[in-house]
Amino acid sequence: MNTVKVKLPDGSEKTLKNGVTLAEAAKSVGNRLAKEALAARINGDLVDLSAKLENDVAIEFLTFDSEQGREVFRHSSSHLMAYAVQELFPGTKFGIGPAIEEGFYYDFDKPGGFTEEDLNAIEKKMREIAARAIPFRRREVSRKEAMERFRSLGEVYKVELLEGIEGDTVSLYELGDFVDLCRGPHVPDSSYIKAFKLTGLAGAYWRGDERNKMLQRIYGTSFTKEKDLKEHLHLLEEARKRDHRRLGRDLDLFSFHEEGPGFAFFHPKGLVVWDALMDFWRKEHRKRGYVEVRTPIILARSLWEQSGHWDNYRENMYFTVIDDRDFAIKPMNCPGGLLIYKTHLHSYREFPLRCAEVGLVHRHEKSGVLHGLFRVRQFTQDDAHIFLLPEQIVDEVVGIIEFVDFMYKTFGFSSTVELSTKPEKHIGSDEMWEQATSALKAALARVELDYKLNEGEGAFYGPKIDFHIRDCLKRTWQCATIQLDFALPEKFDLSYIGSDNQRHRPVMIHRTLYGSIERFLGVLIEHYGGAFPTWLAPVQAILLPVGESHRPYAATLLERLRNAGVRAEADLRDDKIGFKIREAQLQKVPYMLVVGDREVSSGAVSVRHRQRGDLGPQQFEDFLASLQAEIENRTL
RNA sequence: GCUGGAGUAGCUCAGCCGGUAGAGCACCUCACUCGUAAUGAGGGGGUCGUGGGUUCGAAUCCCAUCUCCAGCUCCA
Repeated sequence: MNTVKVKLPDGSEKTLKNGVTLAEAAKSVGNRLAKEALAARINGDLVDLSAKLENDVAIEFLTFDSEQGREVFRHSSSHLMAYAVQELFPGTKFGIGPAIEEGFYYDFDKPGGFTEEDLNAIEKKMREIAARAIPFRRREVSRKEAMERFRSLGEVYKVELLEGIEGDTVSLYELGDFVDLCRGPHVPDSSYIKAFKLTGLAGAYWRGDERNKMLQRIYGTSFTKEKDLKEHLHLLEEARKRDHRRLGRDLDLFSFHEEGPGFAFFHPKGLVVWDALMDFWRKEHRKRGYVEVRTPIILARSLWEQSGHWDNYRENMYFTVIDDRDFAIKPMNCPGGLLIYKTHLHSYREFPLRCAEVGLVHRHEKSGVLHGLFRVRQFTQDDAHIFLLPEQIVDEVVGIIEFVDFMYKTFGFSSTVELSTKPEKHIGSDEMWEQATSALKAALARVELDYKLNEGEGAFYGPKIDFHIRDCLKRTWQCATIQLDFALPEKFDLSYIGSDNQRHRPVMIHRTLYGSIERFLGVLIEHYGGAFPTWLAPVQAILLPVGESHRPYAATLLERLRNAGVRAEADLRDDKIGFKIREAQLQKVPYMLVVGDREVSSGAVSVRHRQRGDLGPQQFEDFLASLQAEIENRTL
């Protein structure tokens, strides 16, 4: 055959000469595509543009606009960086260098590590290499040959990778003198990589295992256009301004101190938001038939031995001794809740028994993982333990998922869902795990939620469904969780009386909605950039008298606002109105109420909204009514 | 916990090679009585994270330690 037929994503077909490269094929489609294509997908497989066409195929060209196109581009960028490192620092050993969501990285083993200056030098070298338009060449060799080659170069990490690869042939990619074990594909040559920046330097364990040697990881990001790179860096800068640790201080919400690493101190304004969150939470729980309990923070060691925490969670727990007896500070609320359950004989008629607990727990997290309110050593869980019959599980889990969904919608959050299964360290039989996991899957299927499966990531007592929310820097944080537990009821010998008048073992669900109030508050701060919706705002309205003579009027309105349940303040200082507005704006107060002669004489307020600006005068009663409605409706 | 970086006034930061600490904002006082993002003047405030060491002398050099930041590992 002298020709091949290619089918394009838009359905059109083209007939091309047999043996043309994909780059040439792209050109036949259009100049623009030829310029923007980075790689291609043929019949579903990713290939280089230098690949030749020898059969009739369906082609999809990948550009930077697609996720896979970006991945190829960034992956090639990491090779470019590795080449620069090889040139500048001979003897450096190479780990892996993949593309990641916002860029790429490469792990290196270089004695002494890299410095910031090294990074600049590497970046400079990369520009040099990029300008030379060096082609990426693919070569397929036998696994054995590749092994010998990397072994002779002393590339121990590559050899280790090869040992783990199935199959007889592997592909190598050459970029100038830099050869890497790599599946590909890559962009045609180094000149494609125009706009890039090395963004970070950090240690990373080989293969992500802390028992392995720590390598030096260099992070970078790259784009096809300089403009996009600039925009990306600008967005990062903007995101940093939303950092809850910064806003927490600027808005006077909370603080951390050397005297209590990982323990948050909540300031008056932070506590107002906290209370608003919890008022909402309690109201919604009462509607759904929950009761609430509170259990002690310090409980005897024997309880934790019984629950399995002693064996499975000890390294995260704090201990103390009281009257020569060993106690533990609770890392979870469940064992205490179980003691309450056991104070009565329960009937199946009570089920599902929904028992909530806003519990303060302590966990000894490794020092390096602490992170503002997102990762602390003391936090408050909006926990609940639900006791129920096995046949009630799916309905109950569906109900909780809908509850989570309702709560998150109120805040304007979207979340992603993950299902985690049996971990290595666990209690309970395989059969229990199987039963519990399939129940969770059934519930997810019923609500038609897409989820990610995390094998072996469950809690030690049961599988779980987690809800993750993204922070300002796109890191995701687990908030809500639903955990099924057949094991603890067993360990604590829980029972209920069934309709047959016999004792039976109940099933237990652990669940949280906010997860940790501390974390959730942190996520909220970033989500709103500190500008809380009015129902959550520490100060909902502030009165700003223009001059001294308007203070009595402001004081009267302040009282009326407060009597109406509004969190209001008045700025009665001797300052210009512009100054007071600036301060209120910086504190992100939703409503600023300017009062001067005009307002005093007409019973009005001049309303300024923090985002919408000057809204003009309104009768005070009208303003109050609309403010109350906004708070009542939890308007975003 | 590990790798790298950083700790100077409430905040942001300056202080080169060692000579005994400074700015802006904030705070306090006074004057101004003001109409939608900063009125002016004056003043107070730091044992330079902590503990050792080197030195005639340490914010500065060395060691240890604590905390924070980025990442890894781990997790709500």
